[in-house]
Amino acid sequence: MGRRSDHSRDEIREMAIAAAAKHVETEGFQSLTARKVASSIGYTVGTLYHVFRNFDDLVIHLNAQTIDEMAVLIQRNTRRKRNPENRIRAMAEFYVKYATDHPDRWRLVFEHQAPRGLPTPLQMKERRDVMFEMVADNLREISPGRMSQEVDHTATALWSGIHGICILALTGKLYLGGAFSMVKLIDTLIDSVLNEFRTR
Amino acid sequence: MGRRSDHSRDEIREMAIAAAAKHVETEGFQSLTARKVASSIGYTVGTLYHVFRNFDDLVIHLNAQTIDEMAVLIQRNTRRKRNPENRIRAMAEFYVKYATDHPDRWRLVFEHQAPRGLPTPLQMKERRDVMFEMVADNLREISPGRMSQEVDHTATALWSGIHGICILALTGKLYLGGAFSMVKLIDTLIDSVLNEFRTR
DNA sequence: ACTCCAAATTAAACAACGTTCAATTACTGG
DNA sequence: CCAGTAATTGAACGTTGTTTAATTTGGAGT
Repeated sequence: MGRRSDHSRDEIREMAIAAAAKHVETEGFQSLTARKVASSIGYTVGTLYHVFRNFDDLVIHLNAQTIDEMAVLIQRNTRRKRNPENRIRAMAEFYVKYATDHPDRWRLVFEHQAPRGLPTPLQMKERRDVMFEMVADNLREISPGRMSQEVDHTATALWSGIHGICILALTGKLYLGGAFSMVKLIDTLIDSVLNEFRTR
Repeated sequence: MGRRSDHSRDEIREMAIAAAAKHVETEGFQSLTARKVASSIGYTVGTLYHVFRNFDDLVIHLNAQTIDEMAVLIQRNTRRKRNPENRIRAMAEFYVKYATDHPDRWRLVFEHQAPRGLPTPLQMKERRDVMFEMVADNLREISPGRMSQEVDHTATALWSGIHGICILALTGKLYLGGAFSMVKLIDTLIDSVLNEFRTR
């Protein structure tokens, strides 16, 4: 197997994903380009296409890594909490923290459209669902007798709502003036949904 | 003023926006192109740039029209309701209806990024805030004594949450199987937030 | 009616994009 | 040491947004 440099295919993949991540964080995801990624790791576009099927393929791998990083941050900062309600609150807190600390990485996860024909890799859907499952687990701990369907339903509604606040705030489409803040808005949502969940 | 055809600048603008709307609805917003819009109204790209500053400028005008259409639909179907709570429920119902009936028009409103340097026209922010203000008005009617800030806060949290469910569902990033449905998820959110709002 | 000016419209060009592919380079097994 | 295979490149293709010089046109002024 004659390879020209010291980098294996997998190494090049990782280098490319890392370079793409750095570019997205510093320059924004709108200006991410195959040629820029390639040249920033010292290769040519052709090599990138020798290692990824598509440009979308590269983005998908970057997004998978983004979700993993976010999940690690959240899990690290929620494990220590003993109260399931506080765990949900901490989850939301660090979800917002990641989103505001890495706005373009986070937005790319949700605004990238996988090409129509090709199937979305199962990885992505599974990775995204991790968050919903974590919320559901904590809801189950709050009231163990509940039907699984109802728990999943509440978890989905709550987390989607939190996500909505995040995305509107991050894209500047939310009026955040005066006493408003993402954290307070999210607290209101959590208070409301958890109260409803407990008392019904 | 020597003009070559029978179309004034404003007519061309309207024709272009209408053509862009049609393309977005039938082919999706990802494939919208300046040249396609131009040729579908019988002109060349140059003419489009003689009438719009940017391609983004065209998109912004299309988005303004989209929001207006949606606002008309919602207002027409909520006016008759006497109960402010039912009015909010109807608002959400027809927000979802518009979003699912015109998914690409709707997504373009929220996924289009206005260019960094140029200022977002005030129109857009004002138009988007109409929805929040309608919710707030109805909340005020539910409990008239509340402080305006608290009302706006609750309206923002509720409507952002509804928006989050919409966008995750429409982009296929939400598990909607079994007994799940956008309508039920949104009902849960409305129930929760309105209960919290009333009893606090 | 003729001229001429200013506005409208076009065609062509530009750089950059994703993508493909033939040609070239470098390594490794025999 | 040679040959074959894999990695890498460079150039090309079509398309994108955007700009500009060149054309065409209709109406105002005489």
